[in-house]
Amino acid sequence: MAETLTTVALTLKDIAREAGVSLATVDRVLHNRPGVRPDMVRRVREAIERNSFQPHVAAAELARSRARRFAFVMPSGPNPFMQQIEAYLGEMSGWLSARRLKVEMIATDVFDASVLAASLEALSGDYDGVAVVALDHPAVRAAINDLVDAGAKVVTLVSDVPSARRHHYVGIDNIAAGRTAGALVGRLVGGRSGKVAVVAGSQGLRDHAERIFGFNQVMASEFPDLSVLPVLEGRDEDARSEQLLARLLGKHADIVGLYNVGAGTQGVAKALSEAGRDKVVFVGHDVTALTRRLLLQGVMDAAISQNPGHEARAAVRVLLALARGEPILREQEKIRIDIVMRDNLP
Amino acid sequence: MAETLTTVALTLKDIAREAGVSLATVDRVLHNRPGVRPDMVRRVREAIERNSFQPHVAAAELARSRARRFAFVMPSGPNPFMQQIEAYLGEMSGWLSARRLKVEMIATDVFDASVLAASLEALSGDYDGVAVVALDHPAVRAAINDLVDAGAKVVTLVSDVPSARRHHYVGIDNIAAGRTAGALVGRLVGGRSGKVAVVAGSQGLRDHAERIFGFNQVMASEFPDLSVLPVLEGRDEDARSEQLLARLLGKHADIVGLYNVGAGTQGVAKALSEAGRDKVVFVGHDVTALTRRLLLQGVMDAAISQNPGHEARAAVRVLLALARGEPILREQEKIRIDIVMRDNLP
DNA sequence: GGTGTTTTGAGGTGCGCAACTCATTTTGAG
DNA sequence: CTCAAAATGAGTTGCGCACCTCAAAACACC
Repeated sequence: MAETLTTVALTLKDIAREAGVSLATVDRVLHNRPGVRPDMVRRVREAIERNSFQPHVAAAELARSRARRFAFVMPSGPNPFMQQIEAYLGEMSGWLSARRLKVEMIATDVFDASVLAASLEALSGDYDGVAVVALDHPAVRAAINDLVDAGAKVVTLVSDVPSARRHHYVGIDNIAAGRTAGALVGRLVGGRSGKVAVVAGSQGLRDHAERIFGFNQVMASEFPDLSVLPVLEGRDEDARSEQLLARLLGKHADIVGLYNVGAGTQGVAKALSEAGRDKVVFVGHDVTALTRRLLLQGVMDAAISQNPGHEARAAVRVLLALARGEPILREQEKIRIDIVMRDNLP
Repeated sequence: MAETLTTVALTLKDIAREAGVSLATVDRVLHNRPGVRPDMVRRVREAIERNSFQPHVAAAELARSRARRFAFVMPSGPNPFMQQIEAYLGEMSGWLSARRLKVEMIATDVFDASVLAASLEALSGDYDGVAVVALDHPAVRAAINDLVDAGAKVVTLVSDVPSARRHHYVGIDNIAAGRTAGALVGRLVGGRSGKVAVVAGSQGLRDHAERIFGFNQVMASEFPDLSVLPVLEGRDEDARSEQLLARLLGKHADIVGLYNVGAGTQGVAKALSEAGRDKVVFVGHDVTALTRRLLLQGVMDAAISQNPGHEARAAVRVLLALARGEPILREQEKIRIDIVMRDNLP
C-alpha cells in the first residue's frame, strides 16, 4: 500500500570505502582535480555509479562559500516580454538569496551580432552561468563557445543558437508554435474561405521565420480554402505594422484571418478596427497587458504564449543544476506552447 | 547596465547582534520554541524583517539530519491521470533524495468520505507533509484539520476542500476550465446552430460540477445558437458513457458539439464513430495516451489539460517550502489551464 | 526578604562536503 | 638500485544552522 520512492543516503565516506580509496582521492575525482591515475578514477566512478550516489546538495552548497554569479543578457529597449522576464527574476529574489545566487541583468543590443558577441566575451571568467537571448550568427556562436570553454554554463533563452555548444535551450519550438497558430486561425475561421494575412517583425529573425514556416505548413495541408498572403514585415513597430496592414486590408476585401507573428500588436489591432474588420480571426503571440485587453474585448481570438515566468525560473534552475552537476528535470524545464483565449487567461 | 537582484548574505549571528539577544534566543524564536517573552520575540522578528534575513537553505537542510516524509494520498484503481502523477514523482527520485525527502504513495478510496478520512487520520504524526486528492465532505474536512493541528503541512491536489484549513491547493480553477471548454466548443463549431451534448462522471463530484457550471455559463451568454442538452452521467466508465451517448445521438440528429467533462473517453469516442458522427466538435480533458491518439486522428478537437507533471512537482515543492518556512512562489506553483490541440501536443 | 519559576545566555556538537596541507607510498626513468 | 616525480592517504578547517545542555539572570509571588 505505501510504497517508498527513495532510498537511503550514502556519503562520500561510503564511496571511499566501497572503492577502497581515501576520501581525498574521491574528492579529487569528483572535482576533476589532477593527480589521479586513470584506473583509480575508474574505480571511484564505478563505485559512485554502482550505488547511484548523489552528493548531498545542501552540504556541497554549504561547503562552497563562494556565491554563484549568473548573468542574464537581454535586449535593451522597451520589450514587454523581456520586462516580464526581468520582473519574475525580481520576484525570485528571496529564493535566490537563500541559495546564495547572484543574478545580474545585462542589457545589450542583441540584434547586432558583433555588439552581442562583444558583450558575451566580456563576461568570460566572471560568471558561473550565462543566459542569453541569442541571435543566430557565427560571431555569437563563437562567443558562446568561448564562454563554455572558459567553464561557464550557458543557456540560450527564447531564441536558440543550435550550432553553438550551449548547454541548454530554454524556449519553445517555434515551428510548432506557428503550426498551432495556423490550426487556430483555420479552425476559428470556421469553414469560410478567403485570404489570411501574416504580419511579422522580420523574416530574418530565426524565431519569426520558423513560426511562419510552421504556419504555412498547416495552412497548406489542412485549410486549402484559405490562401495565405505574402508576409508583411512590420519590424515589430506599431506604426509600420498598422500602415502595411491597412493597405493590405484595403486591397483584399476577403481577408478572414490574421496571424501576427511578433510584436507591433497595437498597430495591427488599430488597422483592423479602423477598417471595420472586427470579424477577422486574429491570432497573435504572448500575453501582455495589451493582448490581455484585446482578448477580453474579443478583438484578438487567441494568443500563443510562452510563459515568461516559467522561462525565467527555468533558466535559473537549469543554470543552477548545471553548475551543481545535478541532473536537469527535462520535463519540468520544457517550455510549453500555451494557447490562451479569453477564458483561460492566466 | 549590470544590475544586481540580490543582496549580501547575513547569518543568524548578525540577527542576534542586531536584536541585542543571544543566538539561542533567535533560534527559539525562529523555531517557535517556548520560553521567550513576547517583546523579545518582537525584537527578533523585527530584526529579521528589517534585514530581510533569509536563513541559508543549505545550512538549515544539512543541520536537520532527520529526513522529511511526505505522503501522497491518491485514488486506488486504474486512473491514467493519477498514474501519470505517480510516474512523475518517480522521475524526481534523484531530486528528492538529494534533498533527503521521502515521498510515499498511499492508495485509498478517495470517493468514500469515511474511508478517506480514516486514511488521513492514520497518517497523523508520521509525516511532515501530506498531499491529498480530496473529496469535499465534512468528515474529510475534519481529518484534514486534524492533520494540520498535528503539525503536518497539507495541500489538496487536483480537487480542493476550500473549507478545510489546508495550506495550499494545487490544481486548476475548474469553473474557468469549463468556461474554456465552452468557448472552444462554441468557436470550433463555427457559427452553425444545433445541440451540444455533455458527458460527465457525476455531478456530485465538485470538479465536474464546477466545470459544467462554467461551461453552461459561456454557452448561455455567448453562443445562443447552441442549446446544451441535459448532462449524461457516465460515472467515468467507458461502457456506460458509450451507451448513454449512443442513445442521445440517435435521438438528436442536430448535435454539433460534445463536451466530455471527465474520463470514459474511450466510450465517448466509440459512440461518436459508430454513429458516424465524426464531424461533431469534441472537447475533453487531460492528455493521456488515448486522448493524444484521438487528437492526432482528429477525433478530438481539443483537450483541456492540467499538466500532471507540474502538479506533482508543484505539490512537492509547496510542501517543502511550507516545511522549511520558505515563501511559496505563487506564480510558479499555479496550475494553468492548458488548451491542447494537435499541433501543440506536449 | 526568600522561594520557585521563567527567561536568557553561553557554549558545544554534528550534519556532509569542499578545499586545503603535509607526510607517506608508489611509480617510472635512468 | 637510486632518486625524483607522481600518486595517494590522513587529517584539518569551516560553511550556517538545528538542537541540545547547563548555568546565570530576571522575574513573580508570598
